[in-house]
This record gives sequence, C-alpha cells and structure tokens, in this order.
Amino acid sequence: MSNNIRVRFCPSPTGDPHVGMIRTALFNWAFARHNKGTFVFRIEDTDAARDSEESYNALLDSLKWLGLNWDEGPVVGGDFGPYRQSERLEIYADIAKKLLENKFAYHCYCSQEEVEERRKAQKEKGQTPGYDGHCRNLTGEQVINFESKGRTPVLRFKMPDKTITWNDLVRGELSFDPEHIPDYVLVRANGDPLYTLVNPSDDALMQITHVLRGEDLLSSTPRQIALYEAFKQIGVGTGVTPVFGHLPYVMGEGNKKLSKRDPESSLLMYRKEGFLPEGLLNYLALLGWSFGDDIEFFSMQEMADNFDIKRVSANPARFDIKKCTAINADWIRKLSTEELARRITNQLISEKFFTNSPTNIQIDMILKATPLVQERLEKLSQANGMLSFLLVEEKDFKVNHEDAESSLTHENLPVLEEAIKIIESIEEFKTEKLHDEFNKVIVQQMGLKPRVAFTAIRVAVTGRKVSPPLFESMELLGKEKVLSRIRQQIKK
RNA sequence: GGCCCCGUAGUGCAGCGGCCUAGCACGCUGCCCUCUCAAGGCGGUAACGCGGGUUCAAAUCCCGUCGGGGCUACCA
Repeated sequence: MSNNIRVRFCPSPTGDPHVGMIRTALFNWAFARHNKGTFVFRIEDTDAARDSEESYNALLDSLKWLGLNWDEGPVVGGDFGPYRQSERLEIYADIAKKLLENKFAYHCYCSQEEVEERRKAQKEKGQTPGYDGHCRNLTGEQVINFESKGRTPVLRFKMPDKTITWNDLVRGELSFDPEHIPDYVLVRANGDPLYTLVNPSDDALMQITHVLRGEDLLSSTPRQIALYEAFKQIGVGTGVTPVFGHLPYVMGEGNKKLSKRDPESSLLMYRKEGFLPEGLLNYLALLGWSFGDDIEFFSMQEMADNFDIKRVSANPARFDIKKCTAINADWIRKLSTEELARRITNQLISEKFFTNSPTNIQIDMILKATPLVQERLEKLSQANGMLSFLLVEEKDFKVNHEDAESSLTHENLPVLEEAIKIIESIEEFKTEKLHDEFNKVIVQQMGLKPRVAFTAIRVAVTGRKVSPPLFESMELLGKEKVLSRIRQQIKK
C-alpha cells in the first residue's frame, strides 16, 4: 500500500448480516480504495453468548458476494493478526493488566444490583446516570473485605476529569463534558474483555488511522479517546489516536433505526430475491453519500474513485425498497446478455428450478430468451415466472388458472382455431413472419382487437396474460410446441 | 430525566449568502408509443418544521423553539 491510511470494518458475528452494516463496510472500503489505503476486516467475537460460527461464515460469504475485498483479515491474513478477537484474548489480558498497574483503571467490586440502584437514584435527581466512582480509591482493607465476601471485581476505566473534544469527519467538532462520561467497565468479573477495551485496543495495535462507523457509537467515542491517551502512556500501539467519522443511521419503516430483526434489513433476503451486488451496493452508497452532479447510477469502482468523506451527510436515511429495486433494475439492463443469462441461470439453480442441473438446451434457451426479459426484470427472482414456459417439459407446462378464465373464453375459441391454421401454414417459423401473418388474419381480416385476440393466444402459449413478447416467444418455443399448446386449450 | 445527534417534496440526495420563481432520482400520476407487461418519450404532483435575529440580500450564518432519533449495560 502506498500510504498508511488504514480503516477497518469490524462487525460482531451475531445474526444475519444486515444492510446498515454493509453500508458501513462499503464506506470504509470506498474510503480505503480512494486513498489507496488498507481495508482491514476484523471479527469482534468476544461475546460468546451471542456470537455464532454460522453468522461468521455468513459475514465472510456476504462480503465476498458483494465484492468488498479486504486487504487484511480472516482468510487473507496480514501483519497484525489474528483478526478474530476470540483468538487475541492474551493480548487484551496484557493490556488490562498494564492499565491496572498504571492506575488508568481500577478494580470495582460493586455488584450490578448496587450500581443499578445508585443509577436509579441519580436519574431521580436529574443527574447523568452512570457509575459514581465508588471504588476508585479503595483502601487495601476494603479490598480484603470485599474479597473475603467472595466478590470478584470488574476492571473499570478511570475517566479523566476533562472535556473531550474531537473533530468528527462527518459532524464537525464535537465535545463531551466529563460529568456525562462515567467510568466504564473494560473487563467483566469473569475475566472476559468487553468491546470497550478490545475495540480500541485492536484499532491501536492494528494501526487504524480512520474510524468510520455508525452513529450509535458516537457516545462511546470520548471514552475511547480517553483510553487512547492511556495507551500512549503504557505503550500500546503507535501513540496515534485515529480520526473518527460517524455515519448516519439507516432507518427502516416508521422512523426507527433499521434493526437486525426487521426482515427488510437482511442482506440474505436481498440476495435470495435476486438483487445484484452492483445494484444493492449502488443503492446503499446513496444512503448518506452523494456522488455529486446529480449522478446516482455508478459502479463501485467509480464510487471508489470519487469517494470523498466530505460528501457524507449527517442525516439519517430511510431505506427505500422501491428505489433500491429501481436501481437494481437499471443494473440488470446494463449487464451484457451473456452475463445476465448466467446470473439468471444461477438464480434458477438457487431456486431449485431444475431437478438436477440445467441441460445444455435449457442453458441455451435462457441465453436466447434473455434479451426478451432484460428490460422487464427488476430482480432475478422474477425470471422464473417469465421464462419457465420456455424451460419446462411439455408435460409440466401449466396455464395460470385466473388468466385462463378471463382470456380463454368461448368467444375466443375462433381465434385459437384460426391461430392453428396460420401457424400450420407458416414454413418459416420466425418472429417477423408470425407477426405479419397474425396481424393480417386476426386483426385485418377478422377485425379483432389485437389486445384481446393476442392475449388469448398468449395465455395458451405462455400460460400467462403477462409474458415476454408473443411472437418472439413463439419462435423460441418452436412450431410443434406452440401448436400443441394451443390445441390443448381448444380441447378444453 | 440527563447527554448527544439530526431537521430541503412521500423517500433519498443537490444546494455551502445573491445564479433558487429551489435542481436530480425513486414514488405517485396524465398523455404518447404499443400484441401483454416492461422499457422509452413528453407533462404533472409535491419540500426549505416554526419564530426571531445578522445582512442590501438567507434554504444557506446565529439564537431560540418545536419535532424526530440515538445513547444512558459486566451488548456491540
């Protein structure tokens, strides 16, 4: 890497990856790529009760699918590994020990109930609730007393008594007064280190220069800055406090932060629905960032080239599925026919459309049919409904019930009969010829409205009232199948 | 309750003191095109939360207010 800008994406593996998290990853990625820096991927799995291996794998898989490639982290390694915090516990234990020895932190023997009770009292008095410093200066005697009662202490950080100010990349100068930032726990009574310790520790050790993260971590920033000051004294990291930038929330319906529980937030859902990585990422980029010049449609490469943190907005953004879908549709139209055909095929495979794997004939058919559906698809999951009539075996072909009832009526029987005659008479079974003949006979000679007459034929041939263009579909399907499908309907 | 963040159409973004009678996109909607549905073309709808300042001039700066959101854990 040609300079030393280092950013990181550090999710904890709990539940499905969600879009807000991905947006954060994307901005970090773009920032790193734009600045020719290093994008570090770190796993914050210090909460054994909530973390899962399944979630960890989903995370890796998702970033890979999206193409958010990382320079250091799981799988690829790096100079500052390991990159899973569960594999770094001795490091944190060592830092905790130094913090304690140098009096930046202290043992606190208060029980959770005691702390909670005092917090309540503070709230009632209108004070900032938080730890009151009870155990800051215990005498040796008091410690012995607590220990004799079997109490095990947490390690608590001693917040300095001064206002903490930083220049946020997104929000400008921010400052917090000391009375609002109480001493906080670094290590649990059972010895497990907490996020409050491990996150800044690793950022320091991994020489992270810029921290771009969600707004929810805004209020923990002053604590971390204070911790960094202590790190400098005890020789953890390089002595440089990173620059912070807090990205706006991604909101869901009803004006609340999009949470992992919302089905709309699940990345896996979008993948299953057939959103393209290009489309999803493009849309996510629009949530809180703007390209400039009213440009909204761009590739990740273009985003990286143009990414300027100054253009990140501080406003929370609502996730709008309609806009996301529209952008995705644009991306589908932009793909080459071959590429789209390939993705449609994969989508159908993932939907278990084929009994085993697609035959060469089916693959070829998808390729031929792709131009017919390219501008009709918003997401890949719609391909099934549009193309299945071309791909299924004849015995499995079915006509949609409702469409049949409204369009395959008695009045339309002559149309179907006439269609048979026309088709039988055509030697060269091609779109243009079909179009001309049907127009001549059905519209001009019979005087029928194409809208109505062609719909009946459409339903018989494709099984639906809404389908790819009729004559193109016929050509692809072939004379024999078209004839047999129409005859089938006449019989009924 | 305390602290903090945010406030331009329904949604996202543009706007950085005069080019703003506020631009773009999605949405919604009218018309055209048309074998369905799309796509495409041409229109329409709709916003600077409110109140004070500062200034010749404010969506843009300041203050207040109201509204929304977040944090307030031995979660991250």
